[in-house]
Amino acid sequence: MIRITRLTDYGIVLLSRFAGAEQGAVLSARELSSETGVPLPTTSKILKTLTRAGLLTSHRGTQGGYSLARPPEEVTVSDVIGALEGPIALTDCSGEADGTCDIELTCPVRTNWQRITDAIREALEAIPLTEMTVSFPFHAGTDGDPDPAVAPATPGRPTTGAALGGGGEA
Amino acid sequence: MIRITRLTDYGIVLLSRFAGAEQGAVLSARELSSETGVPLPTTSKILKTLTRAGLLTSHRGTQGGYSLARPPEEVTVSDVIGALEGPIALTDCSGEADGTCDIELTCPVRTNWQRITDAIREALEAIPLTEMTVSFPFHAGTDGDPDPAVAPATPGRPTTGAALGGGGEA
DNA sequence: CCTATACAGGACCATACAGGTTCTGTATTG
DNA sequence: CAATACAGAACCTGTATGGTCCTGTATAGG
Repeated sequence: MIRITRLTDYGIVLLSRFAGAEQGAVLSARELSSETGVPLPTTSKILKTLTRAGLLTSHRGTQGGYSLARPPEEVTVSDVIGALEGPIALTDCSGEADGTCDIELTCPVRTNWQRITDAIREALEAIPLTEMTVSFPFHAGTDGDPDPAVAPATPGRPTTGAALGGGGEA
Repeated sequence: MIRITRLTDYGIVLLSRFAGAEQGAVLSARELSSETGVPLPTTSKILKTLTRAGLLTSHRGTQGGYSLARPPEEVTVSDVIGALEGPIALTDCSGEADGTCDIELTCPVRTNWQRITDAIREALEAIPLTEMTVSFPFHAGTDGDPDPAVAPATPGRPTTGAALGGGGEA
């Protein structure tokens, strides 16, 4: 339902941990797992994938672990999604693959999906990791108040919302 | 991978058929199926769901079929997605459901996902059915040229792209 | 030199869900 | 009364996400 996979979600959480630590810090899979609550094997899998994608650098041996390959400001949400689940495409036909869709020839809405997809892609590319790290105070989770933590938050950087919403707020 | 389901894709194609026909036209599942290439049972299933969601009105008996419940300008892409696959939510925690995510309490990026999701939601709400109907000329599909039909299109209404991209284009 | 640590890279399994079909029922037209 | 067409539910199946495990290999430290 227009959703990212949980692996990606976890991936961003893990990476934001690096963004929160000091520049160049080396964190092991074990540490990250216990700190975030993500199961160790899964954590390991995600970190390995991110390393292969060039977002992290690995260090073997005792005292080994992972460190960011680039400064956190240069890693975007789009990068993480791309690394963990391939290129962003809302529909089969909005990616680079042609001919995947049966009705491609008679489809009147194809081009529009591509435009929408491109727009979302660009928007996600505009959100760096540092932007996701901003910790708002949030309620205890007993689903008491739906909004309070969401809407009024926006301390000083509405960048994230602005990138997508534009003047919208419709 | 941030994608909508094929059912939703088909749903929009089917609905755009109504938008193309004259106001209040009654089209049967059989007609729509043969015109769009979407298998009949699937077409039927989608139309039934859309009817239940209040987007279409059904007419039984001989000469029966479906007609739009609202003028096409008032039906948005977001409506269709909502009808066919529930509320838009990139992550478990960006919807209304709380407690679905194991690491919710320690998750530093939750609020941000909600902002991003809201933004995408609003963007999709801004795209009416009539906007998707605009038929661009497109190539024959033998995956010869990847772009030509895509980029230069944009005849006179960049509304779709503008709604999301804002001033970005980053 | 030897051992423990920690990443590398697979293979592997299980559950869930999307995609699609079929069947029975009901209403409307002629 | 018969044919058409929607209503709705049950059902099947292929795929892929989410997650585990196992075998290597490199590094640090005793």
